[in-house]
Amino acid sequence: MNVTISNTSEKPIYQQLYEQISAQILKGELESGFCLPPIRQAALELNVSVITVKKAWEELERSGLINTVTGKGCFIAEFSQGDMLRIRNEMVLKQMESDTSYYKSFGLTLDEVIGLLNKIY
Amino acid sequence: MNVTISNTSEKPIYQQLYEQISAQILKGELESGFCLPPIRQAALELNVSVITVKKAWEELERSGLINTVTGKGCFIAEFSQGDMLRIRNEMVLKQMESDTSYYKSFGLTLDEVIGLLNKIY
DNA sequence: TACATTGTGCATACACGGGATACACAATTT
DNA sequence: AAATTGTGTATCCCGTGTATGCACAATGTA
Repeated sequence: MNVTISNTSEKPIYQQLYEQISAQILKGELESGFCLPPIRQAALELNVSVITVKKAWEELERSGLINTVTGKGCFIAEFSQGDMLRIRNEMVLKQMESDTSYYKSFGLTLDEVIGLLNKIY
Repeated sequence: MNVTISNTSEKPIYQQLYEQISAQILKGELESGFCLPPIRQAALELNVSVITVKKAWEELERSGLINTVTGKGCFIAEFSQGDMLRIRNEMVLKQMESDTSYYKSFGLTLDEVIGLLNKIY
């Protein structure tokens, strides 16, 4: 499992976990059918509580990205390449709409936003 | 005072207030030296508590956007046009850096981000 | 001075993130 | 079958931060 969590971040730990794992799934870095590490082991690796990992896994389940089977583990769901792209764009767009409303509130034009993006991306 | 607050938003009310007022100041919609409404009146208008308004005003004070005088009121600070532009870009850039790290985690390229922006902005 | 208006400080109620512990279910071993 | 091990689940608790109401201090005005 390749995840980095920040205790100083303003985002809750379970959300950091959810975002990073879902990104890895949708980038194809985690194969369909692959089993995520048991929540105890993940919790130990990351130095967080079992509950925190469980919460992140629950979010993944709710988004349809994994299938949880009690007593066996949590498995990456089956996706076509197209599905992954579609879901990825949905998730990014949802976030982007919220982001842009903030930029708009400061009166920034599309060109200004793109200009700033070119500097920092 | 022209502010809209959402009780269903994930952002705290005082932050919504802070963001909207600071945006208005930096767009030049609120003149330097102008006095913000008293916190009680603002609280009444927005149907929130006095404390909540005070917190937002405190953030504005901390950012140097207003000057608070006990017993008198809160006054928009003096800015040059250049100052306003500089502060505005600082605030937007800070937010944008956080936003883009999310896009990057999904493996999006700059071109892809700009493409999506063109659709929704 | 007396009073109204302004911002400020303190104590409380509530929601949420995070953790420790005990429990329930499934697979494996005996 | 029964015991053991590994898995996810549920309950309870605590700390932090949001939001509130009420009482206090500072300022301005009649």
